[in-house]
Amino acid sequence: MLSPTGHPAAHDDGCHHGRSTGGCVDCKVRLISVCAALTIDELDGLEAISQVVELAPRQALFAQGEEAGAVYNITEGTLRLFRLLPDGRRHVMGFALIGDFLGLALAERFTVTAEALSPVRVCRFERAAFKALVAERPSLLERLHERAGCELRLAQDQMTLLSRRTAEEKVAIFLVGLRERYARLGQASVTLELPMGRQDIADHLGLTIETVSRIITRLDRERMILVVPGGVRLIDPARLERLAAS
Amino acid sequence: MLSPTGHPAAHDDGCHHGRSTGGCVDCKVRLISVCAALTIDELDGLEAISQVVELAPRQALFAQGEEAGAVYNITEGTLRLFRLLPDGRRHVMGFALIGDFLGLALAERFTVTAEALSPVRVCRFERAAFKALVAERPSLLERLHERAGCELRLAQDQMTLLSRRTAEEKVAIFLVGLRERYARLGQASVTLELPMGRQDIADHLGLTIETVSRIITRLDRERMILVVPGGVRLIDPARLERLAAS
DNA sequence: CGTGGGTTTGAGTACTGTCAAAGTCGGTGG
DNA sequence: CCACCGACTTTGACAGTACTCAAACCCACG
Repeated sequence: MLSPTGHPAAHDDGCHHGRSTGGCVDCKVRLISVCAALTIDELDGLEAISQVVELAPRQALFAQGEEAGAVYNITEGTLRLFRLLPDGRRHVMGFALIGDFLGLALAERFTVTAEALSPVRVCRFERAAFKALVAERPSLLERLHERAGCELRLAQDQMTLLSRRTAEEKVAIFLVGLRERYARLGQASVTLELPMGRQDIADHLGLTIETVSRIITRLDRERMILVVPGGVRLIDPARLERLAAS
Repeated sequence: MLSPTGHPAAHDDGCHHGRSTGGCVDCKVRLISVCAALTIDELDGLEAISQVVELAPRQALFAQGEEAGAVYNITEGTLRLFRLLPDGRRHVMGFALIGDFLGLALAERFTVTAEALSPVRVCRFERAAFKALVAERPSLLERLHERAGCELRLAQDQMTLLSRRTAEEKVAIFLVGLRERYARLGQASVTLELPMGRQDIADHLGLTIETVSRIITRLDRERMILVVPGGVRLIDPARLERLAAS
């Protein structure tokens, strides 16, 4: 899905006012995203400045340090958000799922790189236009701020996770947390898709890939999870949660 | 400075409109806090709903899980913000300095406990009244959101810090970071006050008190810092920064 | 001068990292 | 259809950093 320029492919969806399908109103993430703050009328304004962008796996949506020319709402797929440290180490700040909003802070520059892990589709909003829209719609800003509060909380939870927990606890918390996020999206299931690789998980939890692999193997041997292609099946969620809570 | 009830002492400062000193206009943190977003007139509205609260060291301003009845702006002193984990471990999320705003997210409940490390003075704003004020002043909400963006960034930096860095790097980053925060407040100095104890630093960095103590001793022996009562003197900031950057 | 909280130092242990090699899986091309 | 290749993952042996437990130390305070 690479565009000829090598940049993410952007499609102006064209039918802004004569739309029947594909518009914001029909958007499947509308009610779980910041857009839920808007009235049907306001969605028109949003749609007028939106573009659909598609990314193939491993393609970057934006990069750390780059000027933030736009904000994004994910409508399909999963991305990894990471920073590169001066010494070459990589820190995966988190994973962005369907419904997540990227660029909440409306800051000048991106502090992370966002890279697709699976085929991704996002709604792109040009930053200046989006800010203008926000300026005249306090309810949207409120909603953004509310979301930012959630983000902050997530970040703090992650800090707590990284601080003084054993490798086993970290992995358990990661799995349970991911399941909860999927559940909130209405995608509850015993089988947990893991679109990210072991190295991504390791860089997210502050562990090495070997340790992550060993722990996952151990959880499998102890019958808490079952490793399946592309993810894990949670065999004994209760025990996993007990591990995570300790 | 304990009130007879055992609760933080609150003084309605009384002279809302006939004020000459002590009002928001003269507030020494006005320009470094969210209040900088307000016009002189708007400060009147803010002042009308503000109370000064004073805390003695070790006294709590609010507690984790408690209903968030108010938001606060720190005008003096330092607090520690921490969470207690189910197993009794404590995670110090961070330290709030003069000018910091507590309750940015305007959430229903506090996610951390805030406890004074030194004599503290804060401006207390009843939450409902503050939200009402925010609702009619978009510039204030913008400012709050901007601050939230900073907070989020700080939290992410802390995540990066906690993830896969050696104990020595963690302590160096902590010291350098604290110095930068003081510097931004116009309190640059070679002597770094450390109102928090070793245990607080340990719980902040995800280390044990023994490790923190050993590292600080080592940095002292290697002539990067000099341990002094109540803090440290930075002897060789450049070398410390190199350690922190690695 | 004794007490208590906080800090420092010491000895031993264990968890997780490092280095190295083998294994798995999917895709490609002969 | 099968062999090969490469990326990723798993497993193993060993080492090192930070943790645990324990004791000494320091200083402010009564």
